[in-house]
Amino acid sequence: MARTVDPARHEARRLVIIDAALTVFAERGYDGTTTAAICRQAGIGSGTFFHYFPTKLELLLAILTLGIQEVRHAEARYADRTDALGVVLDIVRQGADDAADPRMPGFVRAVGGVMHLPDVAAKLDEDTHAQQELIRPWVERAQRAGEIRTDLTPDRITSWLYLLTDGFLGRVAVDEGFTAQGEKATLVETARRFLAP
Amino acid sequence: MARTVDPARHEARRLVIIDAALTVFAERGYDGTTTAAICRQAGIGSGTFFHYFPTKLELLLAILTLGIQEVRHAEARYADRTDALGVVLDIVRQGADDAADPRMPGFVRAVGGVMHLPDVAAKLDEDTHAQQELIRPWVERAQRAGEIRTDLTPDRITSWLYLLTDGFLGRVAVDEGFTAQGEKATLVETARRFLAP
DNA sequence: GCATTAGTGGAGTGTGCGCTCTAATAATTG
DNA sequence: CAATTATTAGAGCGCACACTCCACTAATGC
Repeated sequence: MARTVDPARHEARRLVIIDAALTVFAERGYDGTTTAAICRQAGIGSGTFFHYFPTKLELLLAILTLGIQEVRHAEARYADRTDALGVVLDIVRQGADDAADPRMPGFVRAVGGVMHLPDVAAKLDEDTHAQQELIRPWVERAQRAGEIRTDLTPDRITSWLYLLTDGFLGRVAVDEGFTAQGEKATLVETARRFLAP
Repeated sequence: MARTVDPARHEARRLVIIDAALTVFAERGYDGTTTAAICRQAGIGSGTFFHYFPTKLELLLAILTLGIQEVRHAEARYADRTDALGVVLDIVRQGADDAADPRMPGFVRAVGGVMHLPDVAAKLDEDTHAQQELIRPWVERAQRAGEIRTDLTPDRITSWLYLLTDGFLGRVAVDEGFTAQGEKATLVETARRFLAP
């Protein structure tokens, strides 16, 4: 009997579909995207599509899951740092870099548009949590070191930093003259002003 | 022959439908909202619905148009002020107040989810324009008065102020512990820090 | 009163799309 | 080679839902 031919090939195919979906979702929104369009973009038939993902929604969730994993991997990147404020600002900088992928803003809007689906809401919650776990310890450390203001709790500061990066993302999505690379420096400077004691 | 019975009644009915739609859109997203659900919420039949609005999309656009008109009316409110920075911060404050309507964040996400429709994109452009025309003159005045920083152009400062209010709105939508009223003061304070020379 | 038309409801229709089903092919094992 | 199963494509099904249609009522003008 023949079993899984090549797990790597399977995974690669999965990623091709995910990448295609990311593109189309960003362009047309979630409901505006037909599974047929994803198949066309990925160069596959609908049979193949549903062989890899049971539903269109599961595909969206798979994309979100991938994002969460990326955030979790990022933790290791800062493990040996000692300059807490520097790490916080680097994470903010990373947010600006993420916004540079031209598909990102559209995709974020697309996800927002179906946030009322419980599964999507849950995944986004998980994402928020992962991001908070990434940044909060560094905020606390920076506070103890006296590098940043202490009149707000670490949780609120974290929320406000996400407010900045999320707003940044949204602005890039909407505003012609507002580019991720061009405004990155201002983002970091604004975060610095916000954090100042 | 009998002509329009009561224009006011007609307009009122229209507003009832608009209000119902705002509620349902915010809860379920645009595509997740059926015209039947709007009718149920508004207490009307589908015949009545399509008597007032030719399509579901036109209804959404009507809501956006209403918002634009509100922004335009706001201009008069500040006409006789002389403290430019104060006006700018008041406009920011107004943004926080708008976010206090519990339906607002959901509605904004819903609109974002269908931003790929050309008509929606056009209306949002118009909205952005209206808001810029509201705030930009005051930013310029504040710069000339030396009340705020001058290292960024008025356009960029305006964009960044919207980044703050939009991000604020998004945060209220997502974050349990982040309430419009509770964080309003921090929003104004953050705007002040951003604007400081 | 009659004529006319705005306003209203709801049954029904047509379409678009997510997903299923079938059938064929490729890959693997023994 | 045969046997088995993963993989692929695409035709088509069923359903949900935006919108149409028709019948009726209410209001107004004459």
